[in-house]
Amino acid sequence: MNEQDFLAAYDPRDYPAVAVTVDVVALTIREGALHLLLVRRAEPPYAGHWALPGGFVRPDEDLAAAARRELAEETGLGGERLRRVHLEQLASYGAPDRDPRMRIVSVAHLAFAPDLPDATAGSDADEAAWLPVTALSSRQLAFDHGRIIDDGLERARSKLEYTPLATRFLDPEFTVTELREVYETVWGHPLHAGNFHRKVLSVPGFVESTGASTERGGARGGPRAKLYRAGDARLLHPALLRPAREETVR
Amino acid sequence: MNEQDFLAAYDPRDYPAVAVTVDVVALTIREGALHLLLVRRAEPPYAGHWALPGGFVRPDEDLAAAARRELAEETGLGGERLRRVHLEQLASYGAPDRDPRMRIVSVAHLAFAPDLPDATAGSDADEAAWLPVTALSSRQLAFDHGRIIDDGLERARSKLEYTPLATRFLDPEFTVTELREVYETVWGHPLHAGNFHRKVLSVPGFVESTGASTERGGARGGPRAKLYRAGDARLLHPALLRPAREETVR
DNA sequence: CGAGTTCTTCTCGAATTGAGAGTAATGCCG
DNA sequence: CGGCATTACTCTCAATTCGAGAAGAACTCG
Repeated sequence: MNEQDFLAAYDPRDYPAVAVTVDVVALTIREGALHLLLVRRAEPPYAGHWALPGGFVRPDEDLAAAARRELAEETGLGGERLRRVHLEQLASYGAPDRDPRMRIVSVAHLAFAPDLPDATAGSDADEAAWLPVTALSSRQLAFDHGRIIDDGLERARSKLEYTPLATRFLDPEFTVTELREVYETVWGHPLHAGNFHRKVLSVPGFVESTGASTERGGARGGPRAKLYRAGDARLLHPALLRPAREETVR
Repeated sequence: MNEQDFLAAYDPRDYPAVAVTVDVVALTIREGALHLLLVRRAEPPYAGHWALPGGFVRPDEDLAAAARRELAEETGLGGERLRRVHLEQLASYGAPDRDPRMRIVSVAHLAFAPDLPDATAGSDADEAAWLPVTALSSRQLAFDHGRIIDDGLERARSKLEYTPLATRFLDPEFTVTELREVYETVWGHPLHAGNFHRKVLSVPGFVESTGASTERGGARGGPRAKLYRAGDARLLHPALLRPAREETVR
């Protein structure tokens, strides 16, 4: 049976209820570590467990709008600050038993944000916090959110390779070193500073110079760094490839 | 308001009805051109327009299972042949007005298949056919399916770069030339045969030799080609990058 | 058999990458 | 204020990869 016949033959409200929610894997970098926005569940199931911020899609709301609204509610963000957060669809999760109460299909989204003020729980009584991703075991997470987070992290690592989205973790003006630290944090290993510098400046449209420099050198010395802002490229050509993990030798 | 509170406070059936469907962008290569599986709609809205095969997700069915079922219904495929078709989730589409009858969120999937027998319409009365992707204008397509197809094509082009999925367009044993023709068809431009050959054989786990060769040379001459099968790599390291489109010069 | 086609390998210069080192600007500490 | 550690940025050089062309061998067709 296909969609159109089905709709002709059935009143939709007779059909087994499916709910559609959005969940957001929101990433930021704090103190050199990748952090993730989570809310603590107050009610069963999974009371006391951490969960992704999310909720129902409203009747006249686009999926992306629902995700951005959920993000705004949990971060207390609005206006220009919220608009600068990168938000993209990640994937949908719809295993029949993923929520014990009813059939829920969740459209997960992925967000990249610069360092933000501490999270405040939404209008409800939940606790919300940015937690380091390394501090999470799947045991402590509600539903299939551990899996969603893993998928989000892998997507984030991959997106840094071929898009300029690393800049979304930073303020509008940033140094090449700050940009490199984003890559090192998300990819989880150090990069060669000189080669990274050469590469970033050689990829067309990745960054553009502001002409300005930082006011001070680093905390422990060193020259002032030049400031850049994000360029207008949507894709990096050629890409910044992460070093091959240990070859699956065959 | 978030998910858990909402569920505690509301009977799901009171909530505005949302239906979840799957749609499938199924691609194959016929006569050197990329083809797409479509069904012709018999009923309004969009009667007479072409649409992606798809339908409702059943109550106890996973999203991927629903997509594979829809693909099976429209292609008449089953068993081993069906299992060899690559199927992955593409994205979800849920604009409030994408279907004029009610709120429908569709989880689109992307399929790569070797050349298959002609499509047969499903149990319903629709016409189903493999059509060349170049023959489609958005005007002739139902709903937002033109957009979904565009996203699927771009995903397909991109997936050929860093995964070995091009082999899924071919039979289990294939020649390097056949593999190159897949790339040329999906990417839409010719590749240097010698360099492609060198590259494919140098990427670990992409293809492995069967030891055998084709029975005959090409139709117009040439030596017999060696036969390969897909290797066990899930990702290509290093990737096969498509030539940069005209540089967005700045 | 001859001509044309195609698979496969080779060559060579250009471009990119990885690794290390060098230079100059800066903050910190005595 | 001077010396030193630190850091931004540049440079060098060898290794690798890539693009383009060509050569050689194996084959089909007429």
